[in-house]
Amino acid sequence: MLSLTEENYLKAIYHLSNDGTKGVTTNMLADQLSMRAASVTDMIKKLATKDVISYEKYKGVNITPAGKKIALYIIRKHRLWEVFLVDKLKFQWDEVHDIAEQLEHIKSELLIKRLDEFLDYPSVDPHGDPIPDEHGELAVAKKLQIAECLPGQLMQVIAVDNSDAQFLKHLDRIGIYLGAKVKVLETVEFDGSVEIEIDRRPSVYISKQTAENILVTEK
Amino acid sequence: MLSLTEENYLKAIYHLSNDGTKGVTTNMLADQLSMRAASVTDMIKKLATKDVISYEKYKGVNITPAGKKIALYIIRKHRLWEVFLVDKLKFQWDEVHDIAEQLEHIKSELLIKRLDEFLDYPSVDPHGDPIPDEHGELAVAKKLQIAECLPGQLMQVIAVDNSDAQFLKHLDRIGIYLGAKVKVLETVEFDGSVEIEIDRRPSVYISKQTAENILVTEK
DNA sequence: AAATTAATTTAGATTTAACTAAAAATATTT
DNA sequence: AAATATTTTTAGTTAAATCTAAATTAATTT
Repeated sequence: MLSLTEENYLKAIYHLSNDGTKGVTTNMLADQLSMRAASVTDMIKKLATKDVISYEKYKGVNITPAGKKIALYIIRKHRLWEVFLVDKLKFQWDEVHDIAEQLEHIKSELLIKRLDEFLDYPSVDPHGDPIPDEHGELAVAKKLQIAECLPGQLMQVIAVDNSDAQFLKHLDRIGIYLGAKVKVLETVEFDGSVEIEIDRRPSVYISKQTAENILVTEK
Repeated sequence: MLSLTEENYLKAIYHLSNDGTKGVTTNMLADQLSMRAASVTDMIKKLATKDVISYEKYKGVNITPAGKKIALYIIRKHRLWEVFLVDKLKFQWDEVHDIAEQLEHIKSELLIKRLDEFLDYPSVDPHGDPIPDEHGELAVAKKLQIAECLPGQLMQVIAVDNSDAQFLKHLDRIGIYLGAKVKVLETVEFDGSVEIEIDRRPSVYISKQTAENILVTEK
């Protein structure tokens, strides 16, 4: 059983690992947790003895499968509580983080099972981030091109399939960025262009070619 | 701002104070908290410097008005969470204590405001204990004689109005004690006697005189 | 490749909240 | 009221989680 502090370190390690980095450094963690490097060194030694991370002096840490499972359960709890706060208690999505940071450490498996049921098994939190399931599995978001979406669907931009500077500049101009919420309004039969609404602003048309190069996932 | 540990001490002091004791002793607290007396001495010194209790060596402690307000707010949070767990998450009333012990320490005034609203401003928790209001006021339970109750009401014994040994012995024999749950079934017109059910056991009749001397409150 | 800079670890200190053992104060019994 | 027992406090330790300062290792520059 991990202490609250250990849980927070593990969560930070998980998040940093997922940002592409393999081998999370002491300084990255110190930074993320607003703590001194020396304190981090102490704690990662402790976490390593608990087999939730692997650690080699001066080489940074990597999360183990056991550690990942624990981290994902904490994230599951965090995101379920965020859904509760927004859906049931009428908080704004940007007000809930600090409260969920506290609630995620409450210990009771039954509580989380019942909360999940009460919220009708949500698959994403209010920020659009996926909620790991009971077994610590993250549903892999199905990637779709905007061109493939059905009218009416609310999607979130997760990637682009083209790194051409002209293309990226175009996206920027129409207001599309990673994480933007896009509602598909209509597909034009004639030329395959698509009418979309970005972040609830007035709708715009994008060409078929553009719509094929923006990857989204169900929100 | 009190630490989680300090909050737990303060709550224990509040509860012990309310059991009639004025001057909560070190050993009572050690007992209640499953802690050694020496540890308690350390902590009460600390709480005294924070002006939430008053303390004189070897004389025990008393809660201050400031301390009482904080204790009541913790109790408010505890009881609101219990209502949430039972009413919304379908827990049994006897399963919720440990979880509420954790939830009561979550820090966010807005959260508790919203939770209160979501639960439709309950006045008692699932054990029938009153929930302090935002200002730390406990609704004073209205005392009634059993003789005055309407049939169907579920009440809880809070006092007796007679300290005659014979009377108390009679109460003991029929199974009435402070805290007992009493359901009033019927009042007999003829002689004013009352049929009641005590703690869900088979019903008994008590005389008008007995019914006038047992004070209960709405459960 | 030597020198310099940056990152990391070690060593030792601090704070919080616990503990044990011994001393001191208070309460109870004879 | 002395003796005994109980309660409470003091003194000194321990463990967790932090810190600073110094030492060590790794990375970068010249």
